Amino acid sequence: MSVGDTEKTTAAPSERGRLDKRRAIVEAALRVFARVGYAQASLDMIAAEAGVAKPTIYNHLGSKENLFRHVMTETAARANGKTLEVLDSFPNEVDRLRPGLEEVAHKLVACYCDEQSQAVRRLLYAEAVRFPDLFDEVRASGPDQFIEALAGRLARLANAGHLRIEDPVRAANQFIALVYEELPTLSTFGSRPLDPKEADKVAVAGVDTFLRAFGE
Amino acid sequence: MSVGDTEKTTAAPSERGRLDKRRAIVEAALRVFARVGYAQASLDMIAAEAGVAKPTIYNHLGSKENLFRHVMTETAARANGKTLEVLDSFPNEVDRLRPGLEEVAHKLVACYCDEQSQAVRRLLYAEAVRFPDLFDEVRASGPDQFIEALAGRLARLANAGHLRIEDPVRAANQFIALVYEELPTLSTFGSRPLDPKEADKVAVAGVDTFLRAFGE
DNA sequence: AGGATATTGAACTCCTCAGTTCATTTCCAT
DNA sequence: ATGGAAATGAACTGAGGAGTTCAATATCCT
Repeated sequence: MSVGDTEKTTAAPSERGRLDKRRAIVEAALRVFARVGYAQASLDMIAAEAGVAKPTIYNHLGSKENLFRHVMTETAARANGKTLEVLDSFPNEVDRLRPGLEEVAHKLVACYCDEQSQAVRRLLYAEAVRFPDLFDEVRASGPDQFIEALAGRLARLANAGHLRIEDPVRAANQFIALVYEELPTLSTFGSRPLDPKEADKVAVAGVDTFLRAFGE
Repeated sequence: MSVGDTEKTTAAPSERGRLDKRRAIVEAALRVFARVGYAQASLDMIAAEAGVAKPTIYNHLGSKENLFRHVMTETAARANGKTLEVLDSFPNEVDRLRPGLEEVAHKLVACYCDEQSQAVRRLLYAEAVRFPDLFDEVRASGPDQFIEALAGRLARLANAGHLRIEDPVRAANQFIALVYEELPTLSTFGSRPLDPKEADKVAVAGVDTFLRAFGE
């Protein structure tokens, strides 16, 4: 949908909202949730961070659980959208294959390391026990779609004889596994800021290995 | 024959003695933490699950936080040890290279999918904000050591001319990235049981891609 | 058996926090 | 300026849970 525009996002039952308090609340909530986690975040904290009174939160978003759901789905949708957009620069020309893939890898790493993206991912994993449906929803609308789209791009290149790929979906998964490499599993998982320069080196090496396996 | 032959807990017989209560507590705590998460787990739950009175937990382990730390470090040490042992079956003979790597991959996937291993990993990520030191400790004693050991094995093979590897540590990271593939990042992260058969197929494909890139 | 030690259950204290209420104040449109 | 919707702050309720106390009881060792 529209990105970065003055919108209410969901069809709020009542347009009662002086200024964009609602947006301030959601943004502040994301920061607080990211900082201390769901259970440790109190509505007083969030109200203070948003510069808003506690009842205002309830006026707009009903409950802590509802607030969390909105924060997660809205932030995830934005992050997923940006990640999907990366594929717009996917290389179609064979002579630009390696630099093109490297550019894609670079952008993907940037999306991955984005502060909000990391925050929402960490919270999603952390609260997967409490909100399993949220996890599924975000995954279906994000990574699953992305893998499909990437597989399509790879298949086109393979079909044109530029890559040796039998199973495009598997190759797509392996591509992102190589590019992200140990970012998700072995890193501090967003609790510590990632060094984008280091991550970029890993990504370029991942593209190299991918091309060694599937290239030409 | 005391009154109330049907005791409260199903598994634990009324071993009123000071048997290995401590072990029972730690094991029960892992189950409860894994089931509902740290914040949602109450000491009453854990006491009931362990078939033990609440003060007994405090006698042995002091506080909820301390209990969690013990559960995590003990369980992680066990899981990490098993994972390291996998490298004992790492192939040295070149004629058994592919099946040897596949066997290693298979065992690694099995370690990864182990119930306790998944539980401790999920909890570690979930509570990384509250217990960052725990995260670092387990990582240093587990994955970091494992990558180093695997890199050494790969370097030996490369040195003998059986693999074309420039950076063994990077190759090691890419090996496990390919073998685990989307298990960690895109899966439900242990909130849902993983199908080992499906995971095995992914692992074999990962070995295949690894050998396409580095083989001969 | 008998003393030392561990365990138990139950009640209790103290604290945090979600969610609510309400009287008061601020903001905007007309 | 004024009426009305929205926002505020402060106080309150109620639930849930950590951690403690203690007298009664069970187990172990000798």
